[in-house]
Amino acid sequence: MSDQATVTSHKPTCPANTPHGEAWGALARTHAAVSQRLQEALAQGDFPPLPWYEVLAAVAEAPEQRMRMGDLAEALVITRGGLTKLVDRLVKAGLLERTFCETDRRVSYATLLPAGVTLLAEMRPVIVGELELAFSANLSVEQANELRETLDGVRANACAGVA
Amino acid sequence: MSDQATVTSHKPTCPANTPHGEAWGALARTHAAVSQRLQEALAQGDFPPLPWYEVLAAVAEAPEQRMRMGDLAEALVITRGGLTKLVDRLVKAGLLERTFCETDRRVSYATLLPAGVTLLAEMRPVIVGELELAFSANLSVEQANELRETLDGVRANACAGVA
DNA sequence: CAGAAAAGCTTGTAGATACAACTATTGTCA
DNA sequence: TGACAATAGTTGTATCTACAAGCTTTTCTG
Repeated sequence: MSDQATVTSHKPTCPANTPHGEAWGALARTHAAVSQRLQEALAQGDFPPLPWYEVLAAVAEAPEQRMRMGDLAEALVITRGGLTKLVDRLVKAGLLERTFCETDRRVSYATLLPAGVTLLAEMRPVIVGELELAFSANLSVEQANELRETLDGVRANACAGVA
Repeated sequence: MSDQATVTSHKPTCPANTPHGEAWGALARTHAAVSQRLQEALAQGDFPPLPWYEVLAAVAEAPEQRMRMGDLAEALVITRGGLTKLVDRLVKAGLLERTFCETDRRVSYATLLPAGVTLLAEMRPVIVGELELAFSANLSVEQANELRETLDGVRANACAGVA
């Protein structure tokens, strides 16, 4: 029958009884909910999982459509080891290619292939459409920008604390 | 040596070149960054991983300090199957106990044990402290509340689209 | 009041992620 | 220059999560 995980989540949990704690709770749950929604939409169209899209989107925007592995891991906020294997899969799928640096033979690039460009073009409307559905009902363009700035500030701070 | 993943992330990726897309990107990266920060703080104090805290915190707030498995899964935005195994681990650690419902023998509760209360009390300051560091520099209490409301709106919307 | 459908939870299995250890290249400085 | 440290990636292993199927109990319906 497999009902299982028909994405929902209403009841608020409480990671900490403070305003900032509540904000974090909302952030975590919203991320999970939207993320699931995107993954479902992709699965429905027989598209690869969300992380693949994130890789392709990141690389596509980089100069010459390639990125150093380390920078890519940093951009996606995942570990280097994890990225190696993730890129392995995209390479195996013919979407990416590993290229190397002439001046520093330690670094390797993840480089976008034509098939990757094509797939990205197909996936983007799905993602954008879902995001519009989730966000635009509640947020004007200006509010979205405010939200982005607020979140970026928090993130910068979180990173600073570690570095 | 193990450098690996010294939490950072600056370069913005772009899941979609639209304001809502940018907002989502910021949301995803901020979640990842803060999440990592919390996990590091917990690991540093020899505490269990973040999901354990989330379970304990959720159950601790429920009436009689117990929750139905299904509700708990929904609150944490994870699958029922995943929760079963997560709770298994907490039970094995003596923090939680499975209790059963007299009136409906299908349901089982995750019930907090004294050891769970104690551990939660020890973990909470760590979490709250980290969150204050990450959020309070950028957000007043009012702004935090606004952020929470904004995010809750988006989440409700995302869930609505699925249900 | 049967029999079918739904609800609630668990289990088996596969895939993906993190963590730590390892190799190879580059940079530093005495 | 030569040894030591730092940087960039990869690999091996263990853990965790999702997905799908399964079992039991409850509810619905003719």
